[in-house]
Amino acid sequence: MSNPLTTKLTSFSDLSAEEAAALDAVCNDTFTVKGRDLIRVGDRPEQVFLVLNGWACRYKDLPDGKRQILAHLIPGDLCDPHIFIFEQMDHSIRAIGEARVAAIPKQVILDLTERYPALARGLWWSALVDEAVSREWLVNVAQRDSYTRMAHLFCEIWLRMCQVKLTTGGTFDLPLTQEQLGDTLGITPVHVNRVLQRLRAEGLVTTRDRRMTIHDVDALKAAAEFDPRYLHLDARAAA
Amino acid sequence: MSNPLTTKLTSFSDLSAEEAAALDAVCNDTFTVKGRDLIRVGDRPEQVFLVLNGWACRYKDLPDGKRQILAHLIPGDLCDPHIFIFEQMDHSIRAIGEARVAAIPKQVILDLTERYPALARGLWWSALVDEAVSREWLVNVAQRDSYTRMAHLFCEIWLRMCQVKLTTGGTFDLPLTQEQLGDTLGITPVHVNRVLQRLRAEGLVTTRDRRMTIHDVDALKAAAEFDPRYLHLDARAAA
DNA sequence: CGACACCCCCAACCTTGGTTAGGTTGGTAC
DNA sequence: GTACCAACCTAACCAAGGTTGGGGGTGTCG
Repeated sequence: MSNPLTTKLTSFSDLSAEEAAALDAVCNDTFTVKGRDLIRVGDRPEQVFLVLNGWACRYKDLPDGKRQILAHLIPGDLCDPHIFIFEQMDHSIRAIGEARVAAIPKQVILDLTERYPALARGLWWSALVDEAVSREWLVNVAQRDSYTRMAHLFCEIWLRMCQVKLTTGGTFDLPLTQEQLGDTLGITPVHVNRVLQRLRAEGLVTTRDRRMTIHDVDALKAAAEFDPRYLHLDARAAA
Repeated sequence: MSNPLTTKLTSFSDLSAEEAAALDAVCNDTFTVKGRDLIRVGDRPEQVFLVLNGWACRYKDLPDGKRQILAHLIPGDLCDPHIFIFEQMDHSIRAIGEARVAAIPKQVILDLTERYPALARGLWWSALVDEAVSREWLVNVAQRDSYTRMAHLFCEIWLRMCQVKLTTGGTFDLPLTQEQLGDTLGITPVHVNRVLQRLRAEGLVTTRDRRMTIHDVDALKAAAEFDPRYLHLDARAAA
């Protein structure tokens, strides 16, 4: 089984066989979770989690019961190597549906990045992309209406899934419920349903069995006012 | 003139006289800007800017003319030391009103952090807090109504200004126009005005001459459902 | 087998905040 | 002084999205 993190980093720069092997070796301690918290607010984790299969998300709960999803973690995503400085987490991380996850001790990450500068650089790049995505989410929620907003999210997920080679045709896993979509976009589940109906009626997407198909990526991008530069996918080309 | 970055880092951990001096020495190349871009989308900056006086902001412009402010940079804030990996900026940074800024070459930062691990750690912490703030902004915009949202922003600014010792009584500089407040919170200037009227009518804040006074911090926090943990101000206490 | 959960779907109504179109004030340039 | 501009303020109207309260299908556990 190939490591999705290796796949992702390769889209940034080539890895030597040794580096790829080192990344694989690090994932020997894996386990499966289903819709449970991996890390909770207030924890001080001593390890880093890498998503191998399925999805997870960062989220915050509010006192009145509302919830905001801060990021989706798809295969190849690391929940982050830099947390060690804080006394405690200010948000939680939980699996969405069933997910296979590797737990990597803090020290292993430190050794790895010290020994392989190319890996260190790749992880840096990946962390910076995560930040850029988070900035774009703020723009998305603050400035775009719910239709454009949802289309934008789907474009982003599409490209990120492409990056780890988890699309076939226009189809990919999308294990989110409509409620979780709402918690991502800052709208109610009822309204998620309305908007999804419209995207389907316009022939842009279909959903079925927790999988989504995008029928015309360019049309969806146009509906989303989508500009992919923030994903910094072109690192290779430009370098 | 004392360096606001030193003040900020001291709230995280003590700095030796030598470290503080090294930080000061780095700020010899300073200049003043007024409402102009420091960094534009597409740039690849070779230096880092440190705000000494006044404010700046990160922002993104949208094709339809909308603008979203992604972060406020107040004195002591660095616009970030990690940008070197990307080919180009995905957002812009501009001064708000008149600001005094130091330009620090990439290499100087690298030398500094290599030589003084305590500084490296402090800058790390500061960058992580910036990320945490950005996450909270997402929650704020996505989940809270405009009244709570604005109150929340003011609480945050208040605490951050306290951290760099730029408050006197309940008063501090707030050089934002109502339009810029709107671009921060994702609401129109008209609605900013409405909400501000209400906050004033309730005796929570007053504004005058680009300065804001908070009359009852606890009451404002209550109105904002404000939980300061995400600012990680307690690093010293807990460590 | 029924009971229960969970998720998707739908319609009627209401509220928050957007839109449009002004008016006022204070600073600065001529 | 007057002209101009930026920022602030206000009111009337409107629309996107929230709220409430449903209905229906499917999987699973006792």
